Amino acid sequence: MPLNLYDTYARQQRPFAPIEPDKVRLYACGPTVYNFQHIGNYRTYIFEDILRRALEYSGYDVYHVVNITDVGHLTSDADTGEDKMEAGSRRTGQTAWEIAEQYTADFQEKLTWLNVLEPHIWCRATDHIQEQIDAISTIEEKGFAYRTEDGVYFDTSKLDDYGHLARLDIKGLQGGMRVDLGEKRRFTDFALWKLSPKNEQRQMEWDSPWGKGFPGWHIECTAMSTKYLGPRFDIHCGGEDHIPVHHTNEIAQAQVCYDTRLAEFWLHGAFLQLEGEKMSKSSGDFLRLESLIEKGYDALAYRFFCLGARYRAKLSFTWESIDGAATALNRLRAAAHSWGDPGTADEDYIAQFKERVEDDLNMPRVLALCWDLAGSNLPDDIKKATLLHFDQVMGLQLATWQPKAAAEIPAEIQAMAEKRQQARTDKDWAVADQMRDEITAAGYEVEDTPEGPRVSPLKS
RNA sequence: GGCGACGUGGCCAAGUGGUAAGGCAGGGGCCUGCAAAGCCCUUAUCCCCGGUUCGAUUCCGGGCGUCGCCUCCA
Repeated sequence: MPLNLYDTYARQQRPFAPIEPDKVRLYACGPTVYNFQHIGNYRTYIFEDILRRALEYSGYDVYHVVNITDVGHLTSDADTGEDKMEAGSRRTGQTAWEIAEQYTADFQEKLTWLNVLEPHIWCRATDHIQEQIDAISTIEEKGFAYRTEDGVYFDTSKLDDYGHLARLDIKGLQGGMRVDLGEKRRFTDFALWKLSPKNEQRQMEWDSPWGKGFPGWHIECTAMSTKYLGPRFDIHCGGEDHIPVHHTNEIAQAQVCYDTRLAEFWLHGAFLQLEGEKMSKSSGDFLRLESLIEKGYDALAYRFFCLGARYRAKLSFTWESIDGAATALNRLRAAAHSWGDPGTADEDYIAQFKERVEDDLNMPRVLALCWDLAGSNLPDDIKKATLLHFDQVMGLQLATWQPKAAAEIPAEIQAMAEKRQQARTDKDWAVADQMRDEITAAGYEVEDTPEGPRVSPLKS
């Protein structure tokens, strides 16, 4: 059975088949690096990682490209907004280039924490200015662009099916328009190249046939994705917020430049809701991965949490739910660890696993299968091998997880634990219980296992 | 105002035209010196009202509610 994926363009789930046999060319929209990413952003990268792993699991040779948007973009196409990179620069005293570098590095580091596989190509918008200028030139030569006082714009009225991806109702959108058109002819028109303000020296600006300035946001993805993957590739994905504007515009540009709709499949990850509401980066108040780590959750617990919902459904983050995910993951880890070395994976479970993955990456049902497997009466070595087989797609690093080593426990705590054990041997329960209270007070817990007492740091 | 999505037990969340996976939390039990861990058992009139149907949580209509997009945004 093939892998079935929900294609936003077709608005339906359909069997995936690559353009070129055995090869999948995948492009995922990366972050704008003017600030830290929040956990909602990472939900999307986790979804894309599951997608990539599922493709590789299905036997495809995946070529994965992710962009880094390091050009400052205005907060509004009407040229009334503030440039994010320049604003960040003013806020921190760093140059726009330093800011981009810092947040890019932070983003990439966090992905490793989440066990997200690194793309084969990272591409920065600022490293591909010429490609973008070339694409804009093509669009202009073909008559789909016009110039205004402040830049070059894409003329969306020239494309009959503009907005098909998002099923845009142009007239309806116009009614609720919240921004000034400026010199744009149509409200859906968007900037291809923005000219630098007349009497202002921008930190990031380049020469172009239209004057000194910088590229519009949408052109970078069209220019870079086609550079690395060709004018028509297999899958393009990103957050669901990209459907109405960013991806719609990428497609418009590709239609003009290459007469393609860029990708065969368009996949979109749904938002993480924070206590019922969307997490907003621009409002400045958002939950970072560090915040979770500081509270004692590990990054993979967040990954596990994300696996609990389908990628196309919004997911509500509550402390109670992340707590549940952390507990569940630890139990799964402990169980897997207790199973010892892997033997041969169970074919029956593998078949069920494949079916669930192929059902548009149904990870909640994969997790359910994990618990079913754990509770089954299969031999431990088979359970272990089967779970590790699942983990090729889940990416929870279950093969390498180890319980906290005793070596990490301070000597004084160890001594207290030994004193307690002596009391237990002497059946002096009062002293034993007192020692445990003291150990607990010191931030550790002691558990009596079949192999003897085990001391570990108290959770959170 | 326009467009769209969603509303499943305390929390998160699958799923289906034939009376609802899983995890977490809660309750009961086994085990334990006591605990913890583990194991077993256990908790839902699927937002409301109509309609279609032999039968709807699942399809249709209406209502209420929540959320998203229409501005940068994963």
